[in-house]
Amino acid sequence: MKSEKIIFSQYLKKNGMLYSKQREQILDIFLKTEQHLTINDLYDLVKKKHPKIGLATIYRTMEVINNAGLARKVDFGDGVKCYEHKYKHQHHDHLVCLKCGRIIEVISPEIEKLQKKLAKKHKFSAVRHRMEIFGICRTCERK
Amino acid sequence: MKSEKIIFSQYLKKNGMLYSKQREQILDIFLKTEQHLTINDLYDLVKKKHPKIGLATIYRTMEVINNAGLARKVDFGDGVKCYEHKYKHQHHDHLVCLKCGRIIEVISPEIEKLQKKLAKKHKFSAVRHRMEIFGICRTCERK
DNA sequence: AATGAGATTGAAAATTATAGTCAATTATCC
DNA sequence: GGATAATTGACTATAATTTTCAATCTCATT
Repeated sequence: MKSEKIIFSQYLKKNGMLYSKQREQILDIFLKTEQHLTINDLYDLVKKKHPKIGLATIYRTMEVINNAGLARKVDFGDGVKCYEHKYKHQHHDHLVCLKCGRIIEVISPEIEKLQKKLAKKHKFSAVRHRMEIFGICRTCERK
Repeated sequence: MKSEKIIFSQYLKKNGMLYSKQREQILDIFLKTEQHLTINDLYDLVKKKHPKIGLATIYRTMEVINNAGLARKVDFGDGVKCYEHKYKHQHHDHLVCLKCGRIIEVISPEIEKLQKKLAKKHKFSAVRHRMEIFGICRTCERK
């Protein structure tokens, strides 16, 4: 399986884009942080190591990383947009705690199967889907 | 089953709010338009009949209608926020066409059941959920 | 390794969606 | 009908994101 950097550089080349220092630095930090990150989270992390990188570059680069298939933009309905890892990460859905904000990643092959069936029934050719369950997580429930 | 207007006026009274002319006019137009409406869609519709109503009032009133349980705010991931009807409307999920933007409302009791099971497995007490399948609708597929 | 065409960057300005302020107006209770 | 408090519309403010643009960088070609 190709490394993320190879994927990234191939994507850039294919689209006539350059492999800049900043793009590599941002990708590195995104890859090593296994969390749901907002643009500002990333900006803070990146600034620590590379203080000269501007916020606009983070926006632009995450868009590129997203298009290259290495990240996925998610929004849990409160308007807060995050990026999560995509490449080498199985598709998953989310349980979102309304109290503490914790996000639990879950997989249900049975649900996937039913989703495919549902799309078929409507002669709808599905590309991707998203599912979130909002509620109170185990930890918060006990309090 | 109570009418939407009764629900609305009871909600207002209970919360020490007034039943203003503008609130009623906006509710009327929202109720008679069975579509996913953005704030601006609504603003345009409302302005035709009541040109003096301001945009801020639409924002404020839709928030109230939402809190009263008559509307639900939805966002299909592209950052465009809409309101859809909620009261007297069964819970449903969405098929979203990436080409023409059409939204098909669907219901799958089997999926609902599995979602409940999934939450239970994680000792997560579910409050609500959302599911969307993105793809190409039947009409666009044929083109 | 130098060159040049075109892409990228950072900083600032522009844009967009939404929320807050406030004086004038309005709905409701008495 | 009059007092009181909520609401409105116009405007300003804020926040998130995008665009602009001159200076700088990347990379294929020499």
